[in-house]
Formats: sequence, C-alpha cells, structure tokens
Amino acid sequence: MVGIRRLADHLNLSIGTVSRALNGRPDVNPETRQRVLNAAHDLNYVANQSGRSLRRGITGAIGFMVQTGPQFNVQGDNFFISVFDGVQTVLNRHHLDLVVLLCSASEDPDQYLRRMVLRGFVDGMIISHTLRVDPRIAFLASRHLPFVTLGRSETDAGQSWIDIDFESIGRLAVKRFVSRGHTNIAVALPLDDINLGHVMHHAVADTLSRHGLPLPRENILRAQPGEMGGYEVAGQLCQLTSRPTAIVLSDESLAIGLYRGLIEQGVVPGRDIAIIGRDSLPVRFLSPALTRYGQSLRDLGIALGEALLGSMPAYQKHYPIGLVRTLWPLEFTEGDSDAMTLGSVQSIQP
Amino acid sequence: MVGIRRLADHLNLSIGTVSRALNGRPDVNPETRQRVLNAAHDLNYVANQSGRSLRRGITGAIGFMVQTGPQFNVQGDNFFISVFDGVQTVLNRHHLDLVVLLCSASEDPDQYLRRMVLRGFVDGMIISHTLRVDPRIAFLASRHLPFVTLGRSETDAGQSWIDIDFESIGRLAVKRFVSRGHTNIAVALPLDDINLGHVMHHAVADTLSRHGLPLPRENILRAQPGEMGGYEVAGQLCQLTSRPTAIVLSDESLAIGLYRGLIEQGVVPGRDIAIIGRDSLPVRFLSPALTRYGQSLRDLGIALGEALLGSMPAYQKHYPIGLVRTLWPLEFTEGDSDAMTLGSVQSIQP
DNA sequence: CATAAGGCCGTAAACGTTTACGAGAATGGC
DNA sequence: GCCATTCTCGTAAACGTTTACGGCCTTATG
Repeated sequence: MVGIRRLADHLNLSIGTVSRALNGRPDVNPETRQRVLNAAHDLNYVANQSGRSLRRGITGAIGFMVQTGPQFNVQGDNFFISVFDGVQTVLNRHHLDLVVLLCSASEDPDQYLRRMVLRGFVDGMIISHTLRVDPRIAFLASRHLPFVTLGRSETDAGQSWIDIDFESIGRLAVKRFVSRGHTNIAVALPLDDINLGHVMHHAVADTLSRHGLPLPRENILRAQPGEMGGYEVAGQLCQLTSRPTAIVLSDESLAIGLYRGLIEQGVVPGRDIAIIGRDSLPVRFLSPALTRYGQSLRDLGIALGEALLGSMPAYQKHYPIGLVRTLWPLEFTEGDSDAMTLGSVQSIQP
Repeated sequence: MVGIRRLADHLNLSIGTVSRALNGRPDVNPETRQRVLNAAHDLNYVANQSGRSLRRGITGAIGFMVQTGPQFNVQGDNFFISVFDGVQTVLNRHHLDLVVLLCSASEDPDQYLRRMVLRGFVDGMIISHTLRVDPRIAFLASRHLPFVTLGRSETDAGQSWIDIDFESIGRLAVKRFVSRGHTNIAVALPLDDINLGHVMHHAVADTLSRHGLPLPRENILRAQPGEMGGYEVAGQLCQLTSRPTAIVLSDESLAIGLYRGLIEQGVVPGRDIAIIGRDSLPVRFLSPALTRYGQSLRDLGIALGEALLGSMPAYQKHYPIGLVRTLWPLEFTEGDSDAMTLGSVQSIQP
C-alpha cells in the first residue's frame, strides 16, 4: 500500500507539498505539481479514504437507502436501477460516489439508517419509500446531514423532495374512464401507510365525487407491489358483487399479474375491463398494450442528485437551486387496455 | 457529533479505557464496562468509521459491484436484489455491511473497481458479470483484497467462485427437446463475451452432437438480456429459412419479449414452438406457463457471503470452508411452453 | 513483612491525510 | 540598497480511533 509518505520520499518532497499538489491548491509550483501528478499515477497512488475523511470530515460518498422485501416495490422492477443511474451521473461530475444501502425486510429501517449515518459513512443521503409519518426525516434533520427524499411525507423538516405525481395519475385516469362511460371504477393501492397510497386515494375519490360518482369502500383494493399483488387484485376484483368496469393501478408491475389473473377468470383486459397502469419495462410487453403513465426515471435520478447537491453547502455554488419540491410530471402512453367504451358515453369537459 | 473524548469526559475515564470497554477487551472492570455501554447508548455514541478504519486498517464494509446498462442483466430483474438480500444476512451476523457499487455503462468497469479498492472503501469485494478474460480478477488478487466472483472466468487467481450451472441448463433442455422429437433446436445467448454464453454454447452444441443433431450457426441467437432482447429473438427466429421448433433461453427475462414477438408473428408458444427459459418473478406470470430452470437467489447470496468470509482471515474461524467453487444447482419447473411433441417422438435414455 | 502476580486504568503513539503557519528565496518598487 | 510582496515549500498539528506499554493498587504467596 503506497501512501503519501512514500510518494513524498520518492519525489524528495514533503508530504505537505505533495498533498497540496494533488488537491489543486494554488501555492505550489506548476512544474512540481506536474511531477507529483506523474509520480502519483506511476505509483498507483490513491489517497486513503479513511485518512482523508478523518481529516476533512467528509467521505465523498452519498448514500441511497432503499428497503427490500415484499412490501416494497424493489423486486422485479427496474425503477431503482434507473434512478440510481441518474443520481450517479450527477455525483460523478463532482467525484462523489453513490453507495446503495439496502435495508432488508428483517431490519428496522430507522435503526439501519441511524447506524449508517452515525458511523459517518456518507456525506449525504437520499431516502425513498417515505411514510406518511417518517421518523427517518426527523433523525436526519437532527443530525444536520444533507438529505433529500424521494417521496413526500407529512413529517417535514424543510428538506428538498421529489415525488411522483400520483395525484395526477389518479385524477387523469378517473377522468378518462368517466369520459368513456365508466361509472363503477376501482383503484389498487399499496398496503402500507406509504404516502403515495394516501395521495392517490384522495385524488381518485375527489375526482369521482366531482363527477357525482361514488367510490365504494370495496373498490379500494389493497395490493402488495409486484406481479403477485396484481394477481391477487384480479381475485378480489372478480369477487365483488358488482365487478368494476375500470381500474387504475398505483404500482408499476401490478398489471402483469392482473392480466394473468383476469384471463384465468375469463375477463379480458381491454374488452371486459378497462385498465390504466404505470409504466415499467416488463409491462411494455403486455398484450393488449397497457395504457399507462410513466416517467423518465433516469431524469428523476438526475433531479434528485442535483437537489441533494443543492442542499450541501460545498456544492451550492454549482447548484443554486434552493429548496426543491417537485411533483415529477408524467408521460401518458395510450394502449389498448382501456380501449373499450361503455353504453352511456357522456361527453365530459376536460 | 459526540466522539469518544466526550464520552470519556462524561464518565470521568480515559479514552483508552472507554475504547477497551466498548470493544470487549478483557482488561476492564465489568462494572466499568457496563457504565460505559450505558453512557454510550444514552449519548448516542457510535464510533466514527474513519477514525476506526484508519487505525485498524479495516472498514467493516463489503462491496458488491454490479454493472448497469443494457448489456447487463440488471434492469427489470429481481436477480440482484435477491442475491443482495442473501449476502446481507450473512454479513449482518458479523456487523459487516453491504454497499452496492453500481458501475454505470458509461464508465470503464476496471477503472471503477480500481478506484473503489484503492480508496480503501471496502474490506472485501464480490464482483459479478465475469468475463471470459477479466482483468478485475488479476487486479483484486494483486491487491491482496479478499474477493469472490459470481461467475467463473478463465482468468483464475485462485479465488472462490460460485456460478450458476448454465451447462446443465443447456444439457437438460436439449435432452428434453430431443426426447419430444425436436431436431431443429435453437439457443439464445448473451451478446458479449460473458462467460456464461461460452459455457452454455458448448453444452448445447455438445449435447446435440451426442444425439447426432447439428447446431447450425444461425440457430445460435445473440440477444441482449431483458424483455427487448427476447422480442428481437422472436424476429430473428421467424426470419430463419427453417424455423426451429424449440429454443432454450439463457436469460431470465427474455421469455416475456419472446412471447410477445412470437404471438405478433402468429407463432403460439407451446403449440408452434417449444420454449424453455429461466425463472424470474415477472416470467412466472406468462401464459402459457413457461417451463424453466431457476435457482434460489437468496440462498445463492448466502453462499456467496459465506464464501467471501471464508476467504477473509479475520472470519475464517467461523467459516472454515476453504476454497469454494460451486456450480449452483437448478430447480426445474415444468410449464406448458414446451408441452408439444413432434411427429417422430423417439425414446431417449436419460 | 516482603515480594510476586494480577486486575484495572491512564498515557501516548500510531494510522494517512489535510491545512494553518511560518520560513526562505526570489522578485519588484522606491 | 532596502523593504514589501509574492512564490514555493517544509513543519507540525490536528481529525477520532485503537492498542502497546507502564504504573498503581490490591491480593495472594512465601
């Protein structure tokens, strides 16, 4: 292991000068600097992270905490990988690195985050899967660690957040259904007290009532994210005394299992029931093509990264963006899964 | 930020004693130790990682490098999340933490690994996506950093590895096809010089030739992992002058796109063409049900974690397993996608 | 009682960096 | 020619731990 001492000896310089040369400080002869840089490259010298961060108080790493396990939308989905990719492109511009911190289902997320942060592992955090009331937010704020959240929460510590505009999904999907004559409309929402479930629930209920339509309690279906959850939704749907003719899905991969489950029960998507879902890679290969709302996840990641850097004093000059609170816009992709119209088509003003 | 100094002041002890108490060293009064532990808990003291690893030369973190981008089987798949989960359960037993290091497609994987390792970020590494010739293996060995690989390589530094038994997939699938009368058999393999493509290619070719059957060059289809790759395979398949009646897939999610592509061309899976694929979450919802080979990914992760700890001197006493070189066994799940038999069914001895 | 042994704890030196400070040399202005 | 300034570099002190070492006090042993 070659340290700065060895490098300095090799160059007949003091370690102070070597360090200044490597860190681009002004008070070093350009010629000397070049000599140092060359030698560092030749000897494969890379500054030891522990020593550096001990002295500087920073680590150069940004943590992104995600939770695994069945109740979270991680398995079988390309959501996070794409977001990571976006975050990383921003961080790389400043020689920061992304470390993904996976909290397994068996571990308490609050404790896990606490451990990682108190350890001094990262300079900043991005957390996802925000709950309506989320102790992690209060904790991070109390530690004065820069952080942003992917998802809103009622726990607000004045941090930046970006959230997918679930409200619009609910609102627009219902409008579309209503304009095609549907009156018996269902919605699939996550099980937990995840904030998005709350937001979307209200958007759907509100839009329906504006059109004078009810949202019966049994039309609110609770589903685990993922294909299996969709399959179960199909079962629940077909057991209702008056089966809804349209359903909007909160999760990206529900549609896959839903299709399968419905078909098994003889209900054909797009003919017997209208479906609007959310975009994801596997979902694009469904037939009939799913009508869906999606978002550019990589761009979302980039925005998240920039929001985080904007809240870190050392980088604010590059990202003078202040507080970020963005409802991430959606792209609509029309498919055939909601192509059907019902008898009494009403004309609706948009 | 409360450090050991503050904790010591608060207890009227020296920092040396406090440190010994916290680290379970013998020469400290049990009563004092308890007092220290209580105070540490009360004051939320957690040892600073930089200071500790600077002194001890270890970080307590294990890196798992995966590469993102279209040529790798990361997007839209639950493969890695499940493996991570398994690795983490092993590491947690020893207060080690898993950090996922994502190398984006735009970055050179060798350089990325080099940076992470030389930085002293991790005590051990797991790398995946091994190539037939993989410079990363030589590099890690030269740094004397404990590591294991998920996947074999012809570059061998005497490290432990675990690889999925692609050879068996190829061999068993071909046997099954042949026993049902197929003679025109195709295989979908990854694009790159990924080792598994090489292994599976030979297994298929060898098994076919044992049954006196050819493997025409055009029956070897190169596909990017993922749904899109499967869709393209469907196109290639249908363009062949003599369309194969059976195909075995190397990747987990190829089947989704393949189904869709075939159906668009009027070829019905399980009736017009026999398909054997690999297991993954989304694939389980295909109809007709895919006949497939799978593996318990979480267990695979556990084995990987144990193999790594077994190669780290500090943990070898807990895992006296020596060199691990496992071809991970497969579970067979029979579906309907290869239910058809062809005219001249021959009886084959197993 | 003298000595040895052992239990417990404080002291201080590392680990590899970064950086405030100061020193020496060179340069410029008068 | 003298002082002020600038450029370049060396010195040494941090950062928060861990741990070898030694010292004190108590207890055991002869």
